[in-house]
Amino acid sequence: MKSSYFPQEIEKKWQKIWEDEKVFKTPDESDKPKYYALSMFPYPSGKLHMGHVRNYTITDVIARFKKMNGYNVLHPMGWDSFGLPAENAAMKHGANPGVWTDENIAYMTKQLKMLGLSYDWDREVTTCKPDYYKWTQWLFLQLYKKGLAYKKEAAVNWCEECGTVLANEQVIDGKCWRCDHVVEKKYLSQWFLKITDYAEVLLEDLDKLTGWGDNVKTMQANWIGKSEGAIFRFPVIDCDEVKEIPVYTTRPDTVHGITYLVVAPEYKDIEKLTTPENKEAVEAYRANARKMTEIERLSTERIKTGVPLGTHCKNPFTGEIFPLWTADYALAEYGTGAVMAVPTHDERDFDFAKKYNLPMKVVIQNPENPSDCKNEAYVDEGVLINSNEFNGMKNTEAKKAITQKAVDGGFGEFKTQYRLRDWLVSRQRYWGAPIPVVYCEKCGIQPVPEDQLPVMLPEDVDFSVVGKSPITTSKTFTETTCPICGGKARRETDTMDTFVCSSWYYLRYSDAKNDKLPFSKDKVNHWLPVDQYVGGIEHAILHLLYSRFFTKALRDLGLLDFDEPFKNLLTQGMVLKDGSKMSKSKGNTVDPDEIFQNYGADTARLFILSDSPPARDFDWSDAGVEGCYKFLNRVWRLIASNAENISVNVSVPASLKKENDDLIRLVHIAIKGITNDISNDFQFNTVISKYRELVNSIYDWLGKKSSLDNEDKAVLSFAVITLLKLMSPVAVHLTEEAWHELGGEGSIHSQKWCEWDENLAKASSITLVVQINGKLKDKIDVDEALSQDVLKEIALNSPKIKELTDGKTIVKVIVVPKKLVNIVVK
RNA sequence: GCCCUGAUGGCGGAAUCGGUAGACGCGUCGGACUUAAAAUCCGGUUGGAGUUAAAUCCAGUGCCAGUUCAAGUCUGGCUCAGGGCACCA
Repeated sequence: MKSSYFPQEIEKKWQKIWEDEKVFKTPDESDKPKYYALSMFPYPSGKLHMGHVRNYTITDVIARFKKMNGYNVLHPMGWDSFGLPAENAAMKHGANPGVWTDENIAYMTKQLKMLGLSYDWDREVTTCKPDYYKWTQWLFLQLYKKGLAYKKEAAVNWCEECGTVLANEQVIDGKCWRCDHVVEKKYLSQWFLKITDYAEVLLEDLDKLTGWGDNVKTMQANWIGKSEGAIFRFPVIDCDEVKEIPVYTTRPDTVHGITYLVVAPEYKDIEKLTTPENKEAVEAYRANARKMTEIERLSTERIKTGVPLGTHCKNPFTGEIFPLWTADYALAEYGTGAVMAVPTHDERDFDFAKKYNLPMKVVIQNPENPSDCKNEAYVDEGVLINSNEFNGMKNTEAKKAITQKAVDGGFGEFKTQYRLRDWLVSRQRYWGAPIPVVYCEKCGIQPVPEDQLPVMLPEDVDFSVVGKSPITTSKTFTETTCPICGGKARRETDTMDTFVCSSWYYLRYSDAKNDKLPFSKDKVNHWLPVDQYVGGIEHAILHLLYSRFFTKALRDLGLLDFDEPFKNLLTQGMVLKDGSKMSKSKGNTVDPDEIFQNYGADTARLFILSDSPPARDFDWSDAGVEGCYKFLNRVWRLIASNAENISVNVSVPASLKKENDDLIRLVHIAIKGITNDISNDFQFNTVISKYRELVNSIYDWLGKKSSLDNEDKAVLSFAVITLLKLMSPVAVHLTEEAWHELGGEGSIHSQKWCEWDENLAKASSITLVVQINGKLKDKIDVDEALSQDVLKEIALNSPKIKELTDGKTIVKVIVVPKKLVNIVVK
């Protein structure tokens, strides 16, 4: 064994051997229980960044740990390879996006292999390849047939910079998630997936996800945004065309306090509800609302504005007549697009009524400040007043009673409302899976027959066009025939949102080469759900919600038999440098290639796991890398300079010298601690500190020996071999090299994980802590078998304790066996 | 405004059930080896008081209360930071 550690040399060597011998291939058939470990697959942007390194290292260590613990582990990798950057690069260089993408995949694959990740590359999936997107299209058609994919004209989010529409989930603070450009509203006919059909079950099943963090679950719950309330229909008294206006409210208890009603400027019947005298003002107001960006419109800071329509409604509960207004604080897309206004018990209505001097009527009594809603709305609980037969009722009860009255009277019903909207999946871009439908003048929208899939992306496109999707420039693509009548037809030129492709890739890994189906039911049911999913928190809503929806929809289509895709989710923290996120614009990025070259992959892996628990942000420091490199050198030296005294196949005698027994105990403590730390939330940072403790202990032990007898050699061998196995999931190359140098057979990564003996996984004696009034006063080494009474005597007789308790009254003595004695004195 | 997460030395962080606060590392200080440096090894490192040095004592886990023999850990009330949602009726 070489006396110095040359990571670059040994890493290359073992990566080749592992690949040649297919050490990490996962058989479908096995006697072992299955375990599916998955990292969120990357977009092939060009190079790995440290966030990738962290993500994949975490999952890799989990996969290796489970493999050594007797599981048949599925640990695949693939590429989320459709999307705008490839298309933009193509436009810039005039090349096909596929070429750019392939080059990036090739480079990043090389990097992943340099990191020593244990992937089964035979299962690789690439979403932009026809053998994958064929099945994305096929799944789209299944959803279409079930009525879960549909086309409609709607106000949609448009990003001018990207030249395409966006899903609601892709609009962050009114801006495009990718380019930060301000998003506009446009009326367009677009394809949607009916995720709203699953709103309730997506929300309910969050409770089943015990292996997910609360943060992600609450974010999803907030996004789904369930609220319970009522629909009330208000008769319009002075309009011939519109008989009634339905409103949604969560406060049916305040219905007797309505003093006006607001409809959104985009409300469908607004023109009919406007009297001729008000027409000009209403038109002007609506025109202005259209001009505003989403950000301006939704700002809560803005002073509320509105104009009256001139028409009136009647309150079926009171008979009172109140005016109709339009105001942009009412949203067309939520509820019915109309709001009943109760200024006394809603802050927004209050502000509006104040500004326009609209009347107010208190109907819920504030128990602390009766009848006063002069300065602000009272929105909390109370008792009803001015509400006819409901007076005196608690408002929480009145909600139900009042809605029931509306139901009985035929002018309302109970209603559950969700914030979640259907998922807009069409994109006006080239580099995506083509939506497999055609438009026939005679037969209308027709799905492409399944035996004609995939609808291939055309090659004869002009990427230099501006203002429209490059795909529209291909004549061979757009001009087609109708599958029903054979007549002239036009092909859909929109492609699918890349999030559609990534909503099912984890299913494809179970059966990646299937050319008859996206996956066989048997295989997908065997491997799924994913036992451990690891990725960034930025997908808390987007990818994770879409994937849950897909799984449920595919289950209802009979394609699989489970209802949640990811059993356990680990959202790793960001990789920071100098306290802020690594980014090119800040110039604080660290290139993984450089770390591999200077220190080797094992150092990179060790460091990225060492300083913070996986869920927390991780601050990259050059000194920290250096420290990990030094540690690996220290481990190498330990083995290299004692190699002749260490052998793989040595058994430790039952009876040992004291110092040897102590070391054996420390090894068992390490096995137990490390195994538990990995099992509990993957606390790799403490795992690594335990590696260091064990190495320090072995060095200390060696330092006390001038020569080694056979017992010593056996003990040293046990300690070092155990250390190697414990470190093998992290320092994958170093441990493999050392394992073989010491005579190990096969790969260390195929060895069984170490077991500990509970009797040995503790020190031979224990330290008894003696407290007086809960404060530490003395420590005494004692035998662990001693009874409580004896421990009490020992504590009370300690010279130090005697001195401190002298002249004081001992009120009470608390003895915690094997641990502590607390003496309470006055 | 609502929701989630968090707050422990100079720094990252550790601490099964409430039971020795600060494991391990980084940084730093001192020492050994060396002509010298690097590398390596050994030791100190929460603050304050104390001492030639030690012993020792006091305070201490964001703040204020509480429960308990005992609180970083449990309860109540705050403060601050990060993240999510937000004119959603």
